[in-house]
Amino acid sequence: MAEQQIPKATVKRLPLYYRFLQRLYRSGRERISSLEISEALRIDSATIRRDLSYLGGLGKKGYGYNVAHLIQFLTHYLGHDEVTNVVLIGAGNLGMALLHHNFYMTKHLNIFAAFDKDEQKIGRTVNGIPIYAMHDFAELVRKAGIEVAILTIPVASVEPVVEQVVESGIRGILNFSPIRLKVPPYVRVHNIDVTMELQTLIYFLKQDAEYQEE
Amino acid sequence: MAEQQIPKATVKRLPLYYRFLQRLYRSGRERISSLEISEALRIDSATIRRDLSYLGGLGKKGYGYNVAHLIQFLTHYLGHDEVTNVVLIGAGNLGMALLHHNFYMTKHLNIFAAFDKDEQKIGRTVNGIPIYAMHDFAELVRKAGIEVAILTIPVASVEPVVEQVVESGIRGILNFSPIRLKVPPYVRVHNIDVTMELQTLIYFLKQDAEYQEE
DNA sequence: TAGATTGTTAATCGATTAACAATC
DNA sequence: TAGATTGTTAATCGATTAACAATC
Repeated sequence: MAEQQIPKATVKRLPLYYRFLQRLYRSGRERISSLEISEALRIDSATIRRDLSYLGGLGKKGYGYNVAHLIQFLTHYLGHDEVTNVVLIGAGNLGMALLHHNFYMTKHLNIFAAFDKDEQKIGRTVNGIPIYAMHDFAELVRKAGIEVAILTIPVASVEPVVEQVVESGIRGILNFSPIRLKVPPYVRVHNIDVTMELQTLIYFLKQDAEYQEE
Repeated sequence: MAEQQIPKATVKRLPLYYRFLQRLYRSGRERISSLEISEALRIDSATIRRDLSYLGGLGKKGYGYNVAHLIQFLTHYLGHDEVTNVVLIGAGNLGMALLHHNFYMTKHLNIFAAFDKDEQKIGRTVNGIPIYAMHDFAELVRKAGIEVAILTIPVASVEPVVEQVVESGIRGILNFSPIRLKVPPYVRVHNIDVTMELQTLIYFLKQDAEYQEE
């Protein structure tokens, strides 16, 4: 790990580029310029060139980027050439929605197992994914080498569950609960908070409206 | 609108402060310092003081912030003192999850109606929320004065639906589809892309691991 | 008064964008 | 060769943080 450390902002955009390029590739496109990507994705072309240049000399002056070549590079770079198994905790409404979906657009992501405390659900499968009791969590995670858990449980149950998750050796949590998880520093948490996103959107709309008026 | 324009980064944190303060208030707390908020929320205390100072002189030197007073201010500032009605389009798994939830923790947000194309679902209600056909969309939106739509439909149906949504006069869209919506500049779109969030989380984990090794 | 804590100035950091020499 | 387009330098912007005078 010598050169390493690509800016966070860039990392967040890479999957966007990846997705766009795949669409492009399917449409039979051979080459693309940063300006064209820029127009499609509404990201400044200089930003795109800079982002891609962090990864190495992927473009050719006067030509642009070769679509197939760029996809190949990103696939490997983002680790999309191997399947990452994750687990889901909490098979309620939202959990079920994710189980049914199971990232079907994205072959390299897979929900390996789900967990719930409802006796009715334990032992069944949803979309081919088995539902277990939390009792079996640590063992399954260890055996299957799982590193990431998706958390879709009610706020009330979060604390004890997170403790169990952390103890099991999980290193990343995608958290849908609207509370800050108590985890040691080596565990990464990504929060998806629909309520907050909606509030923020509404706030900006109000601001727009006020700006109009004045 | 004179002073206006609070930084985006600040706006995103305000709901976080709000939520924390409410919890504090319920626990009977009367005052709080930026340092204490900082520790609870893991945000630099200077950032918190700066954020709050944008809103006006809400604190007292040597004392900190009065919890009740701060909540009162934020409630009004964020518009939490009146209900914002939104609509949801696409009553599939994810849509159903949101309908069942309906922001029950947040009294000022309400899903007013849902829309779907499935004849089986049209006419029924979920968690008290009626499901209509898209045919009725524009009229309902206009009559109820709705400004925000939550989009939880499959990628394939996005394009025509978005057209309809835009025509209806909706000004904000909370979009769960993993594609860029084609909307005029006066319509705000917030994207929530679970797949991308998960990919980014996994990428950072890999980076952490490599950093460990070296 | 002595101690605590804000609000803000100045420094720093990270990200975006303009502009253009290099070069395919 | 002429035209196109990268990769990068320099400028700019927005956000964070350190530090401290003001003051409750």
